[in-house]
Amino acid sequence: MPELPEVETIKRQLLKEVIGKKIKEVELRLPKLAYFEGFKGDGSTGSPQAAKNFKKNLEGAKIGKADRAAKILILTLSNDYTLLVHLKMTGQLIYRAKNGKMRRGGHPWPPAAVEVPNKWTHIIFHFVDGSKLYFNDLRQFGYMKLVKSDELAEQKEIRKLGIEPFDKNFTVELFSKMLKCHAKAKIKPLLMDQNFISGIGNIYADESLHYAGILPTRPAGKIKPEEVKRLYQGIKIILKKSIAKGGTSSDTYVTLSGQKGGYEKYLKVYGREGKKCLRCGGIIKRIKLGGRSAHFCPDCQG
DNA sequence: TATATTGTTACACC
DNA sequence: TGGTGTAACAATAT
Repeated sequence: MPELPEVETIKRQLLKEVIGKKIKEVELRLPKLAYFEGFKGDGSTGSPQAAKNFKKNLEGAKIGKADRAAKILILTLSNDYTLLVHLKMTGQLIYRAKNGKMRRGGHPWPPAAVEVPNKWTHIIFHFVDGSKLYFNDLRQFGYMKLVKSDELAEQKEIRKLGIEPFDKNFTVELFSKMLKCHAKAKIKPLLMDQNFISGIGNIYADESLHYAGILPTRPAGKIKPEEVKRLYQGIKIILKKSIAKGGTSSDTYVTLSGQKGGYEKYLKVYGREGKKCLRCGGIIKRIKLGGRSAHFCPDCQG
């Protein structure tokens, strides 16, 4: 489930391969994952017209630059359009150069050994030089959305996003104010709220709170200044370290033997229910919070 | 069969 | 009214 570090890794390691390439053909195997200007529910997907527009405006265009906003990848095209890609939980992007070299980012299933395209390959970009970009998604939650470049900022999935953790304006003072604005909200669901801060999902919310020694259920307004500072530092340190390791759940590889995202072995609480806390030896617990599972150590998080 | 997962939306509550 | 919480939904492998 790609979060900020995984999406950033994909942007840096995978999308750099397609920059400057010209799209020859777009193969839409599952048209409902392709949006053209509107959003789900307003008839912009699934209609023959949306699919036609999606294809028409991509084919012949060159890929310009690659950006990221929260967990969304943004590809600026040489024409007036911009492509948004959200991998949600199980999306993958796979690039295959014409010499067969591959790069893959996103959910680790299906594993590297499975040939592409396969039954989970829903959209294929064929480039003029013979290389290809595959969009795979097991659960079909992800999407690709083509919008007018000058309307990018107005898109609802971009417009409401909270501040990026690495934005220079995101200071501990601002973070403290933000928490006070939502004094009664439980800290973990708040951290995961994309309209509060961009890019933090379940893994990094759990890890950041463990780093700071704060229980996921604590009301945001009851967190003491020194804890706010630790949490602020924890978010940045953990995200940065994960980016440096190539993300947690994304397996990005160059060869078929491949390597997993390197952050997995640094996880302190996520997915470690019943195991010993690596800091104090307590037993990691898992509870349901806001419809998601929260992992924490009851002994050293208070 | 129940579960896991994200982001959005709908709706209840105070 | 708006902050908060809960549930449903999309889909499918385990």
